[in-house]
Amino acid sequence: MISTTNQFEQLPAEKQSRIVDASISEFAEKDYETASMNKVVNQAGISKGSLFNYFKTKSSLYFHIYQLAIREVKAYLRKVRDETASLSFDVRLSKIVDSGVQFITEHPRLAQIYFRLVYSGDSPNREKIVNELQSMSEDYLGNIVQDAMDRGELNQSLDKGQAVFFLDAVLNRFLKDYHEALETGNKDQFDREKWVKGITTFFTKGLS
Amino acid sequence: MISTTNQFEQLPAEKQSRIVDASISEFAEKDYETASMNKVVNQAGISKGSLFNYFKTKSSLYFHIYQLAIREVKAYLRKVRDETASLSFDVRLSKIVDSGVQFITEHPRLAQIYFRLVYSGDSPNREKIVNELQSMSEDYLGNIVQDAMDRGELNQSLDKGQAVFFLDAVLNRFLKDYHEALETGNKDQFDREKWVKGITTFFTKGLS
DNA sequence: ACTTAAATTGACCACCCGGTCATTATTGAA
DNA sequence: TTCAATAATGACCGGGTGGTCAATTTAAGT
Repeated sequence: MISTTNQFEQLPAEKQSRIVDASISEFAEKDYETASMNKVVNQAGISKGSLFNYFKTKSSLYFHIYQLAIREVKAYLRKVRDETASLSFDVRLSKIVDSGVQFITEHPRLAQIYFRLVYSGDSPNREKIVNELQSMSEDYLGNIVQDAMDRGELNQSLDKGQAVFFLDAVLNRFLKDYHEALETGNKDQFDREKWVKGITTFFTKGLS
Repeated sequence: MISTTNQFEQLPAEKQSRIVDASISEFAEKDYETASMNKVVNQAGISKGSLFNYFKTKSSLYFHIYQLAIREVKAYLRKVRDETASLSFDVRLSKIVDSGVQFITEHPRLAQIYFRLVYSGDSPNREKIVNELQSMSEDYLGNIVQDAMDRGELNQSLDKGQAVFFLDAVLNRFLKDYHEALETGNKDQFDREKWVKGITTFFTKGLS
């Protein structure tokens, strides 16, 4: 029993989820430094002392939430990778975009935490976490690029690292903009199909 | 005389630059909410009352610094656009990347403030500012894409908006990663020439 | 019902924040 | 040299922070 959260995990599920929910909201709304333990406590309807019994520090609560978010993201990625393993590169790509959009729609607060983390943020252990995410993405997109190269859908002499970088850059940016549009209520001006098509043809054919 | 900063602008240049320098450091190091006026004051070697005489509020100081950063960025962009107007798309693109790298090298703190602002941040007027930056970028890259289309270097039937989006996504991400590598001392593992080449061929030929 | 162990509480701590304003120091004209 | 106008100062304010801990409530065993 190394874990700090042991006591937390013994709690009734309902209480746990109240705390988790309040924490997600707070860390989605404000960045790490600005997020307030007092707000979490009030929102969750528990006392401050209790929260600090369950999580010794703010950063350990943050870490708990982060792990939870990553678990969720990974589940989505694994699902779409496995379900599309036999499909062509462009179809796979469009499915990936779709599943990203789906994740954002279903878990906007987790997406917010994710974007906060990678795109700025002074979250604790940021460097370690970002590296973890990066190697996860490299692994994930790397596989898909490799498959496409093996099948001759992508140039055999491609620099895989760079290809993954471009994919990652465009996908992340697209999803970030989509997420922001969702938050500000401008998502209707997003013609998703058009964008998915644009992205796939861009990657397969370039701009010329 | 509408300006809040009027009194500030009457100050001896040396004092002004001490204040500006301290402010840039502080806003580069911490995001808006976390940045401390007390730290600025101590670093600049002036009293708190004075700073609040020069700038009525924290946000007006931030705005001053932001404007200064944008002025600098614009100067770089204008320069490279004008100097490369007659060159081919791929050469122009590589020059743009180069000048971005140059800017980051010469003004790492301003670059930090820029990335903080666009990639997250709860800076005041963020939405307005980001829109301003976005339309600036659309304008800038839009011109370059249009030139290339006119010359037949890029597909005539290209969706210009999307093309600009892809350019913006990849360039920004590259520069952000480069900046982060600089900050963490890992910049030597960046083979700039290889990346510049990779980016230009990616945009002209795609991945296949 | 009584006792004891465990869980919960919120007042409290030291510290920091942005912003104010009476007081002091500096300046320049007469 | 005097005096009024202007500039600079830092103690102070209300409020918020992460974190603590003695006191209280709850639960369990007998």
